[in-house]
This record gives sequence, C-alpha cells and structure tokens, in this order.
Amino acid sequence: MEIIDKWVAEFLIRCQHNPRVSPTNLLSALRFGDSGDCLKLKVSSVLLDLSDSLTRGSVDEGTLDLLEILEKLLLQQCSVITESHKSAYCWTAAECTLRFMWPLDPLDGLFTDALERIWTKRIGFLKESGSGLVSDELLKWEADLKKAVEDPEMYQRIRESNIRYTAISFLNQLLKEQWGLLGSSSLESVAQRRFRKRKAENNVEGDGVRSREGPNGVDERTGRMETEEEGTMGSQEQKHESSPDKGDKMAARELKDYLLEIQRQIDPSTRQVQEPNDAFDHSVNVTPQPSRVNRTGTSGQDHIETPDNASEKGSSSQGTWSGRVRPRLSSPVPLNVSPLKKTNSPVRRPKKFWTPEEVEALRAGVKEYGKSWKDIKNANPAVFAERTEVDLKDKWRNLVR
DNA sequence: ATAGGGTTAATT
DNA sequence: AATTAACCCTAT
Repeated sequence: MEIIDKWVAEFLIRCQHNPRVSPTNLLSALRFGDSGDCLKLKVSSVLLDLSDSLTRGSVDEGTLDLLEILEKLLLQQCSVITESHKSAYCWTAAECTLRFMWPLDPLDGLFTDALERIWTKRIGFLKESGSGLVSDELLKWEADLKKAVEDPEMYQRIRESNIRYTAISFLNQLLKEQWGLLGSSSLESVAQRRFRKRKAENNVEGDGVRSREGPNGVDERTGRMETEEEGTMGSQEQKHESSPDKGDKMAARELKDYLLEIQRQIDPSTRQVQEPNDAFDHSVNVTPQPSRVNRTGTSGQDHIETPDNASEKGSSSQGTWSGRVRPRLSSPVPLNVSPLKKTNSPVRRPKKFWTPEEVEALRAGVKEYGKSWKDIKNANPAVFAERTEVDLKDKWRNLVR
C-alpha cells in the first residue's frame, strides 16, 4: 500500500462525515496490515470505530477491545496512557458486567460468567502483560464486583447504579483528547509544507509563476490549514504574510483531487461501468463524473469546499507534483463551472430499466409518503441504491401516465 | 427538494 | 415519424 494511500485514508477518516463513505469499506479497500507503520492512520481508525459505537449507543465488550488496541498503538507511538483512557476502560468494563446483573440473585443469571470472562480472563491478561490500563480504580471495581457475588447488599447497590453514563462520559473525553493529540493529518502536514515551500520559491523568483484564476473569481476558503505540526521545515521562513491564501487554494485543490478520486473508488454509487474512451491504464474503472460526487458538509472543517474552475489543466499546475510520482489513480475531470460552458456532462448515466421490485417499492412509497421522493428513497435505501430522487419522480411520471 | 420541460435511444 | 422509458437540466 502506497504511503499516499495511507495518508489519504487517514485524512478521510479524520475529516469526513459523509455518511455515504463507510469507514469499514475504506479500510478494507486499503487493506493495511499489522506492521508498525502508519500509526496515525491506525489510531485514527480506532478512534473512528469508538466514535461510531458511541453514536450507536453501544458500550460493550467490543469497546473494551478497541480500548486495548488503542493502548497498544499509543505505546508503539511512545505516547502516555491518559487518565481518561484508564477511566474509560474501567467504567466500560464495569458496564459490561452490569449488563448481566438483571436477576435479583447474583447466582441466577450470567453474572458469574461475565465476571469470569471479563475480570478474571480479560483483565487478568492485562495484568500479566503489565498494561497501563490496570488502574487502582479498576482494581477497586474488581474487588467490589467479586465481593458482590456473596454480598447481596453490594450486589443491589451496584445493580442499581448508572454506570453507563459515566462510561460514556469518559469515552467521550478520551475521544476528544485523542483527536486533539493527533493534530494535523499527514496529508495536511505535507500539503502545508509543500505550499509553504512553493510560496518561498515564488517570492524569490518574482511574479511569473502565477497561474491564472478562473473566469469567475473563485471564492474559496480552506479552513484551518495553518495549524502547525512537527517543525520539519524549521528553516523555511515564516515572514510572508502577503498573499496568505494563495498556497492554501492550491493545496486545497490538490487535496480535493485526491479526495474525489478515492471517494469514487470507495463509494459504489459513483462507480460505473468502464468508459470506452478511457485513456488510462489503471486497473480500477472509474467514470469521471465529478458532478455526481456528493459532498456533504465536512462539519466545519472545510478543507475541500472549493468551487472549482476549469483552469487547473495539466500544464498550468506543473510544479504541483514535481519530483513525486503521482499514485496510480487517474486525474479527475476538472469540475467546470465556467459561465461560458454551462453543460459539463461528459457522459450520460447508462440506461437501466426499472425492476418490478423497484416499481413495487415506489408504489408503496408514494402511498405512504406521497411525492416525497427523498423520503421514499430513504425508506428503502437498498432497493433504490441505484436511483436518484429525480429518477423516482421521473418513473412515477411514467407510471401514472 | 421538487416539478416540469428537454434530450437520448430504443421500439413501433 | 411517433411513442416511450430513462435520464438530464434548470427554475422555483
């Protein structure tokens, strides 16, 4: 797996909140192994998984797994284990046990099984391996829970307490801390470094290098690309306040190129059959159809919210990837928002006839929701995976005719 | 997001 | 040439 793939994956994990791109799809598509590299990527994905399970409202033994994995990764990174991490683990373990304390008598249900599985085996293993997650708090819980087997009063007290809330609070705190500790993604860091360098070069050579702007003066913002990271470029100067966002624009555009490309590979709904005029030799077949890439907001961090213009043709952006081999992904067709040429639809979506199932689902949908095509589509996402809301509307128009 | 007019390609 | 299904474009 190329390093740039890892970076892009990491970047996506950190900033994407596009529901159409499932992280599990992403990670399996990129297949990274067990090696000690790309730690940031792995940490990011574990955090994302934790985040996901929290939004699903599940605090279970899978959460314990994730916390243990996270500890290993952080140790490889030579980070310290934070208090929130320990507390989150401790309270999650307690919550996992509490879940089996529904019978009134401790010996009735699966409580003793859970005690054995979680506290004796799992945490026993942690103790053996000298894990930092074994805190005093955890040991106290272990003692209390084991005592509860024989002490009905203790059992009742624990049984009625709200452990879950505390566990979730600590998990949230842990997530917040860890995302913060990660800082900029590798991709962003390199992009920053590159455009800084370019800015420096441009300032040395005078004007000249400026590639022209699109016909419609682009108005793009690039969010917080300026956050600092490891001082690898210490000697590069800091003093160029003039034209501060020029480099930002170019870097953002490069990032966006990558994101569009990789998103097309990952997101099946933007993938189509092989284009006959495809001039590239890469193995993946991706129909260039930028207008179809659905970009839902990226939660405040808008690195890539750039209304594109047609000016980024090959020759003008020469310096961009100089000296670096662009990975095997093909170049996306530039989004064309030029006022002169309003139609920029290189290909028409291949015609696909409606199946009886789809028609039936549409009929039922209209019956239930009326002409709320969006609702109908959302009600049966699987059936209508290949249909847009407009498709539904058009089909209905045909049906009632 | 939806409605409605327009286009494309297949079928008659 | 007319009809039709699916798809595209744009104004609201």
